[in-house]
Parts: sequence; C-alpha cells; structure tokens
Amino acid sequence: MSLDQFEDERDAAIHKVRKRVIETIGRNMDLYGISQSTGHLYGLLFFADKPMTLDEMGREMKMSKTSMSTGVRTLLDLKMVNKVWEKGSRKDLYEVEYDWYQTFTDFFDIKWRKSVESNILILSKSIDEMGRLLTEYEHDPGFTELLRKDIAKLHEAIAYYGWLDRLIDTFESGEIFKLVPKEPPTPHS
Amino acid sequence: MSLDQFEDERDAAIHKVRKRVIETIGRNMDLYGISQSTGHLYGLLFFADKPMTLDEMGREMKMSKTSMSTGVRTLLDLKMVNKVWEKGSRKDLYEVEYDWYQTFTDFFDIKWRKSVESNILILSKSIDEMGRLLTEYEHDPGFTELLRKDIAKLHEAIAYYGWLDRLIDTFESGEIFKLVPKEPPTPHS
DNA sequence: AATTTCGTACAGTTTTTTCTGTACGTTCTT
DNA sequence: AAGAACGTACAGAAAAAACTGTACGAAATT
Repeated sequence: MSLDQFEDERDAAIHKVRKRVIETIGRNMDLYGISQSTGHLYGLLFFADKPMTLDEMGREMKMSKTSMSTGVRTLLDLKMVNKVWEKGSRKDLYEVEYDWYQTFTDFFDIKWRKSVESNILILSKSIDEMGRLLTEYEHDPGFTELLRKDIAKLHEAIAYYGWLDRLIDTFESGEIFKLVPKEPPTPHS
Repeated sequence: MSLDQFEDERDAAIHKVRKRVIETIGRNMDLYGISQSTGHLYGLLFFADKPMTLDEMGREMKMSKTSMSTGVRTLLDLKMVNKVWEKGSRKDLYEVEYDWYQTFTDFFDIKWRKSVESNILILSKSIDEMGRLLTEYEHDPGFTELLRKDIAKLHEAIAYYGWLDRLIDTFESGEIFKLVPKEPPTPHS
C-alpha cells in the first residue's frame, strides 16, 4: 500500500493513522541523535508489510535514492534496521528491528559505551598528569591546592563513568529486565 | 585562573590538562542532544573554582555573551547547571551540578519521559482508531488483515514504551542504584 | 528621575548539516 | 563480452543550526 496514492477511502483512513504515528516516531527520534527525516524513514519501515528496497523508500518518502542510502546506513549502524536477504532479488532489502528492547540496549552499547570508554581513558591520563604536577610543585601550596581540587573532580567523574559502564553492562546482559521486567506480550503475534 | 593567559608555566601545565578534559567532555555531549560548544561551556564550568557570570564565560570561551546566555539556558533546562544566588552581586551566577548521577537521571526524566508519554498517547489513539476501522470494514478480509497487523505492532510499541517509562521510574526513584550500585562491587577475599 | 548594569529578544550572518543529481564501480543478466 | 541494474562517492545546492551585534526592558544605583 502506498502512502501517497489512495485507492479508496479505506486506504486513506489507514494511511492517515499510520502517518500520524510515523511522524510521532520521527519527531522523537532525535533522542537517538537521528535526523527527523531519517526518523521518518524508520517510521515508514516500521509499518512496511515487508522488507523494502531503496527505490521503494524513495518513492514513499518522496526523496532521492541517495538520501535513502545514507539514511538506511545510519539506521544500520545503530542496528535499528536489518538487511534482509531474499533469493531472487538483486536489490538490498531492509526491515526494522522489531525488538525495540534490543534496539534500546544496542543504542547504549554502540553510542554511550564508546563515549564512556574514551572519557575514562582521558580522565585517567589527566589524573596521572596532574599527579605528576603535584609532586613537581609540591612546595607551592596555592598551586597544589588547585591541583588537588581538580584531581578530586576527575576522580568523581571517573567513578560516575564506571557506574555508567556497569549500567550499560546490565542492559547488554539483559540483567536490567530483572529489575524492570518486560510486560507480557500482547495477544496475536 | 584564565584559560588563555598563562602567568607562568605552572598555569600553562594545568591549563593544558584541563583543556583536554574539557574538549573530551564537550565532544561527547552530543549524547545529550547538546551542541559541541555548549558542551565545551559545560566543561568550562566543571573546572571553574567558583560560580561564573555570563561575562566571565564569554571571556574564557571567546564567544559572545548572547551565546553564553543561550548555552546556559540549554544547560539549565537539562538541570546540568544551577543558578547560584550570591548576595551583593547583581549578576546571575551559574555552576555545574556536580552530582552526575543526578544529572543522568534528570536527563531521562526531562527528555525521554516527555517522548515516551507523547508516544504512548499517540499510539493509544491510533489503536482506537484502527479498532474503529476494524469494525467498520469487518466484511473486508484483506483490509482487516492489514489493520490487525498494524494494531499488533502498535501494541508491541506501547508495551515497549511502558517498559521505558518504568525504567525511567527506577532512575528517578533511585531504585536503579540497587541493581547497579554507585560503588563498584568489591571482589571479597 | 536619571543613569548604569544586567540578561535576552531579534535580525542578520556564518557555519554546519542535509539533500540532490551525476558519475562510477560492481554484480547480475543476456 | 556487452549491457542493464544496483548502491554509493562526491560535489554542489538547499535547509537548518549556531553565532553575533544591536537594541531594549527590567532592576539596581546614583
């Protein structure tokens, strides 16, 4: 079913509802650092009855194939969509990852984890260097006081990132679902 | 201590270390939907020995006061900085919220919660409407099949957002710190 | 009451991001 | 082997976001 062509009032009706949901999804996608239109694309794929090709996406979104290509890549990187293999078709097919819990945990594993680890690295290095300055200027009370304050702040920061790292661990391992269980799946599936 | 003026090599040394940390923090701040330069501003405030005024920030960042004003507002909205009252001073003073755990949970409470609730609302409405279409076109097997699939997807989505909502609850209540304590578990003998 | 000192609204400019069309390498079909 | 179909690199255009300077209202000082 096309989002643009209304064969009759049935299709127009379902299209209207879908459109609103797609736009809502797209609008809130900035939480994942994704542009509005890529979020829109995600919404489109969410409702697609079957995996879609780049050309189909472009037609529905009224956008260039190039944009679809980059949009899909962004979503692939975040594991929000998957590439699907279908024998007989030369085209690449994509569908959304319907397990949103997985999408959520993957997002933190991909984006946040990287940040956390790089930050911990820099912070550790900085503590070391400030420690060196501390011994180098130990005779200078004003300066060492300054250094001590900074070092204390950096230690606090590292402790926080350590916590964040462990939190993401519980996402990745699924342990988080012990504390916050998934609701039982809805009827029909 | 200024970030730009080096009174001597001591200050240059600590400045260099601080700068690297500030830039690291700034760079990773996009996870919170914050621009690089506002992240940079946050980093500056993080190291400030005392609350700063907009003019001081502008001087350190080599940016306009207007930009400082908007940057600080962004950080205030996310509760990443706090306004500080100091009698005797007419100027507004700001300092970072040093409790980063609080900052983390506030972030989800402010940004994610809003998304979650708006999404749940739209999804519920959409399910209702599709349910109406379902009875309206119950004689049309092809169409009802389509509707049923969509409704199932929407139910799945709502279940997920419900989970997310409950997860954010555990952030807000501090319950999350039972599962993931701030202190790393010490390996006992 | 007049003056100074704030913070920010607003319009215009600069910078960054997003989007498009063309071109090209690769893979499949013939 | 030649031709067609596919995805994407790349450069330029369009759109969005960030930044600045001016101006102005509010509050404190004189």
